[in-house]
Amino acid sequence: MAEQKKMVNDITSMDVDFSQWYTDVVRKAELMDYSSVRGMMEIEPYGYAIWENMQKDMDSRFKEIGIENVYMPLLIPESLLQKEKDHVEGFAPEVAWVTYGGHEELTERLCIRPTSEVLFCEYYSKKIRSYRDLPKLLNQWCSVVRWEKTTRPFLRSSEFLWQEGHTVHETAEEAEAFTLKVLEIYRDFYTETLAIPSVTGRKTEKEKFAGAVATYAIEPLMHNGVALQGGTTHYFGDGFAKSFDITFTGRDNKVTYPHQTSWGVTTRMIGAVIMVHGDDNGLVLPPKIAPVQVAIIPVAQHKEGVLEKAAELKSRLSKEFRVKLDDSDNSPGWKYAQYEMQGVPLRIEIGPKDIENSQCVIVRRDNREKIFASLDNLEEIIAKTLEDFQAAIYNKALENLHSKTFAATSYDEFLHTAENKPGFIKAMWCGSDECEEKIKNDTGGVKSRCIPFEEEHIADTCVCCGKPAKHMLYWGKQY
RNA sequence: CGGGGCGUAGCGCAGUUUGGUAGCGCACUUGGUUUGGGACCAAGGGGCCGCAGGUUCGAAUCCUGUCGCCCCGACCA
Repeated sequence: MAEQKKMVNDITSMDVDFSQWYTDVVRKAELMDYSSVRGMMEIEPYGYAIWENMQKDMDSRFKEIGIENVYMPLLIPESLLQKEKDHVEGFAPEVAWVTYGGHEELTERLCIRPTSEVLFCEYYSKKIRSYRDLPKLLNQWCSVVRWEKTTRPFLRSSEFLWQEGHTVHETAEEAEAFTLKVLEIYRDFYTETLAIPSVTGRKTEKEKFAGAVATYAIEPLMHNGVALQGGTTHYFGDGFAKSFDITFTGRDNKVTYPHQTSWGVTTRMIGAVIMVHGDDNGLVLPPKIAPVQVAIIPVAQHKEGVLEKAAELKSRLSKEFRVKLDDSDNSPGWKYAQYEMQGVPLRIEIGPKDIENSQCVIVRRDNREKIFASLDNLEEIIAKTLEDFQAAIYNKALENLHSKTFAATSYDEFLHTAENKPGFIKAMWCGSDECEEKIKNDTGGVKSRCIPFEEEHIADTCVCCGKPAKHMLYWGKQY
């Protein structure tokens, strides 16, 4: 794909400063603003509309497999949080506490949920009696608070929106299978809806969730070669059930501990979309989640009949697509720039000349290709173009993933790649925490991403210590 | 928590070295001309110069203290 001329000067070029580029895009696309609380952001209408589209798609996928939505409280009593030891230790450093109610100091402080495992567990301990009550498949859409030290819009904020699913199953096998089933939903959502390819697999012991037996993750790679943990699913075994006294009478009439899972994706996905698809002119949105799929821009709109025709087009196309007509006083050039920054997939220009010829001009956001389209079968052309668009940005992202994935068989090669080539490194690993720790320290932050489901055998020994290898790992720097 | 930087109009900044009563660009308001890649002209509105104290005839500017934010490192969806 040919390099595009940069049309917008308010956005720092990616190659100059990727971080600044990200911040510029987030702000110029009007996705969020900073609030007066450090690390907490105001999600603006356009940003929230993207989230709503993600939610809608994902929620229907959950419901298809029998998951129901609920809502649990915002606050967790300290005593409840402390019931599972690993879990509380994992989250303690980043929870916020409520200590006063009105003017009264509380007898027990309440934490603002950083995640709701314990609340679901408390609920489940009351509701589950028999194997007939299982499985329980619940999810909630809410926000959680984690007191982060460094924050970035959508990637790491002190409060973020997410969905958290919590399920309870009769057997370990069923629970573990469910964990993978949800991971597959995430993978498919990233691929089909967000047009983002990824690597999926299991996290190492060191990287897994606090309190989990196993954690699985989806790991997309950003344009600059930095990974982002895009979603996780956790298998808990019966550890939480034991801590929270969740039991049921089994088919054999014995009291049994059930097996649990939890899983979540967050508004971080918006950050992923920005950093995978965006370019120097701003955001590029996958058509399936774009709040506006087609922006209609009248040209010479003061002239007789132009606005009327544009409005007619809008009401006609709105039957099939998400359409916005911009009839404001801004110049057409200003509007082009505006909708490019906001990542609107297609814009339609319609002016006196077009009307005369019964046509309009469609311009693609991803490659700026111009299509002169007859008004007769416009719906067809737009539908086809949006489909092509979705596929094109996926392929571009896939190409980026492939071109930034490297293999290393010796430690020197590993260090050299980590230093010089941003991206994933595939390498063998002995299974020890020590080697993970050493690699992280030697490289300034390269961590294990996941053990992929289909491991390649690229060497016999651990890339770090030289002992016999147990697994192939994906490694990389992460946000 | 360590290192660096910054607080002046809604936003981005200049002015601080050498003290003299507040300025630029964008945005905003009104009117007019424009309109196929961020239009132009004219007229306007908007500031306890982060906060507190001090020095001085006089402080955005000098001194002391304080609060906040951003960036880079260790921890995290």
